Parts: sequence; structure tokens; C-alpha cells
Amino acid sequence: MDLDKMQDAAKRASELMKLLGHADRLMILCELKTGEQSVGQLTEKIGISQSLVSQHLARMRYEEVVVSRREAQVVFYKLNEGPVTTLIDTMYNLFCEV
Amino acid sequence: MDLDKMQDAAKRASELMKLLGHADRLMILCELKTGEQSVGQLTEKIGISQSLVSQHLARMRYEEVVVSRREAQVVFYKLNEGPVTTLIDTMYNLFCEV
DNA sequence: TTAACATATTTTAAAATACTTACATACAAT
DNA sequence: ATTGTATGTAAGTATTTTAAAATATGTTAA
Repeated sequence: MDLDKMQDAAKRASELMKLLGHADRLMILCELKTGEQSVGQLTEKIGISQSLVSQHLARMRYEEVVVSRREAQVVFYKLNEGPVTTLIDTMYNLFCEV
Repeated sequence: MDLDKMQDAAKRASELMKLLGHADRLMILCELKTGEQSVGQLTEKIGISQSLVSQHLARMRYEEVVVSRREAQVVFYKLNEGPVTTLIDTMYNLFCEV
């Protein structure tokens, strides 16, 4: 693998890492591991403002780490299958088990 | 697992993610996967200033992600076994293979 | 239509991080 | 001793990220 490809991969990987480099976002993702949840539920469980939860979700939606679905007033979020799910699982094993 | 422990784990995990959330640092770590290397070698291969390499290494040293050893003028760095090595491997599979 | 609720977006100030430059230290060789 | 080479550290500036507040949108129910 040559330097250019390497740097490209590093760039993409680091973007994802930045996304995971925030305790609240990790909390949200961990919650979503147990299945789909509404913004309200997440806000309640994690204990930060609705606005912040929404901002975090917007960013993760943009990076396609989560997907949303509306049902009447409430919006449900869930994990999008992909590299993130693998990483979340790895991290869960490293930091939440043992 | 209760909220407090969860948040504590999220905090620690996010610190590590922040560390990995930088393309140059990922490059350094990937290089070190192949074994011990000097600051000079890393600087050469990655193509950023020596000062920056040194600053990145200092931070990773502080977080015990790498360890160093001096031999005359040159300082060699290598990966420190731990959660990082697992993550690096996971990321390598996700972004550098395929 | 209006009120009430759930969520999203925008704006802004503060905090954190990164980059550059310059200088300092450590060791080797002359 | 002095010079050269490798690395580290510090200071200043630039850039990015975060958090909070205010406001907007979409939806239901009265």
C-alpha cells in the first residue's frame, strides 16, 4: 500500500474517530446498540439538552453512522450497519466489559 | 451497567478516540505496526515536520499508547500493548484492507 | 385556527486543538 | 571546546469543535 492510499485511508478513518471522540456521542451510540430510540428517550437517558442531542445526531446522520425515521411527532434513530458498528462493538468490549 | 459507570467508560474511550482522530497520528501508529522506528524515520515516511511528529509522539507517549527508548542521539518508538493495538488492528482491517 | 409538543437548525462565544517558528537539550565526532 | 545531528519543548497564532440560547419546523389535538 503506497503513501497516498495510506493517507487517504488515514483521513477517512480519522474522520470516523473524531466522530467517536466525544463522550456524549459514544453514549448515544451505546444506547442505540440496544435498538431504535427516540430523541426524547436519548435526551432523557443521557442527561444533556435536547438541542445538544439533536446536534450530535445531525452530525452522525450526516456521516451516515445513524439513520432516522419519523413517526408522528417523534423521530427514531438507529445505528446504520457499517464500519462504526464493528468499532462500537470493539470499544464496548474494551471499555465496558471486564 | 449504570449511567455513572457508563459515562466514565465513555469518557475514557472518547479520550482514546480523540487521540486516534488525527490522520497523522494514525499514520504514525500504522507505521509502528511494522515495528520500532526512530523519529527521523517516521518524519521521513509521513512527510510532516519533525516538530509535529515529535509533538504527536509526546502526546501518545503521555497517554501510554507508545513507548520510547533512546540509543545515542536517536529515539525509537514502538506501540505499547493495550486497547490501542486492538483498535488499530480493527481499523486497519476496516480501512486498509479490502 | 390555535395551542402544545417533539425535534431541528442557526448563531455565537468560549474552549480545545493544531500548526509554525524559534529555541533548547542531548549526544557524537572532530 | 566546538560543531553537527537528532529530538524535544514553548510561545504565538490559526483553526476547529463545543455548548448554549434563541428560533424554526413539523405534527397532533382541541
